[in-house]
Amino acid sequence: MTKHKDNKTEEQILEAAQKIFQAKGMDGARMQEIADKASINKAMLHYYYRSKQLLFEAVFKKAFALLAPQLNAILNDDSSLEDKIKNFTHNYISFIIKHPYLPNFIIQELNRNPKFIEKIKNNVAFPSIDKFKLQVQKEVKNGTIVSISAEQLFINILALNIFPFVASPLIKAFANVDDRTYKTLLEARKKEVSDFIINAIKK
Amino acid sequence: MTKHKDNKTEEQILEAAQKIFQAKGMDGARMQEIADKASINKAMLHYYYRSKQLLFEAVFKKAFALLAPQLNAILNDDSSLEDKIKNFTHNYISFIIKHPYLPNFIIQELNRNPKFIEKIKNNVAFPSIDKFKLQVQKEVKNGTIVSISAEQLFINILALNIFPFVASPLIKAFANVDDRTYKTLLEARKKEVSDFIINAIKK
DNA sequence: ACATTTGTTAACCAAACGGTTAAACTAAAT
DNA sequence: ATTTAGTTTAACCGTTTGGTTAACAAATGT
Repeated sequence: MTKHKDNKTEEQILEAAQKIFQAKGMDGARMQEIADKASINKAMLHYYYRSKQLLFEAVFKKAFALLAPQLNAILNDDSSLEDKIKNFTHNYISFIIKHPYLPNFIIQELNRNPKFIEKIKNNVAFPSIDKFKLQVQKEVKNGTIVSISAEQLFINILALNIFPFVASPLIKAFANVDDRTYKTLLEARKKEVSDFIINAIKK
Repeated sequence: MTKHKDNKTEEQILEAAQKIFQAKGMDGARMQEIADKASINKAMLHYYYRSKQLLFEAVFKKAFALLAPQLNAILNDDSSLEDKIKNFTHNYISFIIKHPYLPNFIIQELNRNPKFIEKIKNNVAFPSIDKFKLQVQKEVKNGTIVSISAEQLFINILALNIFPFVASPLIKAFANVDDRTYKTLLEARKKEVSDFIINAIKK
């Protein structure tokens, strides 16, 4: 990607930056802390990524490129709506359990700078809702599901899948569950959520 | 609350701090910026609130105290489950449309410092899930709703109501809707969400 | 009227910050 | 062996940051 021949250090930096940025956000992260975590001199961060902003953007793009294809599964897959919902919720929740910081990081930083999404659109494969829309409209017309707009259904699917990871401290406090119990709850959601959605839209 | 007699300045500071903290978070906010927005000298911030941390905590507690009673409506109200869900989604979405920064701010900062919730529990009236749990269990036993745990239902209700406000930049991008259309979608959710939930749990 | 407390200001401070520099090191190319 | 280009380091720099200070103004109490 750049003029550099040996990208070992470059990758070390990106990995460390990922951890720090995802834990503390752009504003809370410190270049020195990233350098420490990568076990290299702070000047190297600037040597490879020029500025904090550019390093951050590299991390963000990588994270987004990991998340976007997941959403593509619900928007552009060829299977039936019911199968889609089942597969998506199961796969997505499994995926996020492995990357629990990801959705919160992306949502947080997009809220901090909403214009940032434009920059991403040009760099990362960006799914469109069009195909999903046709599918939902068809099923509504056929009478196999209740009347609902594709956008609302899409929001509901995302909400039920993502929110428990984004708001975990809040939910833990209100639902009065400890970390271990919460993990069990999340595991159960792989099935619970698809049942819930399918029940909600089935006639 | 404190030794200060004239609380006009104190309130001006809190209002300004609220706006800045909710827009930029603890790490992104600058004391000088808060002072500017409050049209007062920066030293006054420290005179009234001693430190950035304490000013932030005052803002956070105030925000949390605004949100908590809303959740209390679903956890401790006496009405039937169906009425509760209808009323809550309608009232909650109306409430958040007026305070769109609130849920994101609270979720954000709780993720930044999860231990913070303990401090809050001692200061703000904190609803418990117990009553709601009994109600759900009873309705499951009676066969009026499908088998679902109170915790999962609670998470689902929160997710469907709150997520669209927290993740709006992400949803707008993927669902390909502009700001005005999104507002319309949110308005429609006052009814859409309760229909969706009730459909999902009805037998 | 005067003294004391409370409120406000501009100037200041040390620490932390992102970023730069210049010199040293490494290793392949000539 | 010497040049050359890429890599790494410690020391440094200007700015910004949260926070302090000391002098001053406005109330308040006696």
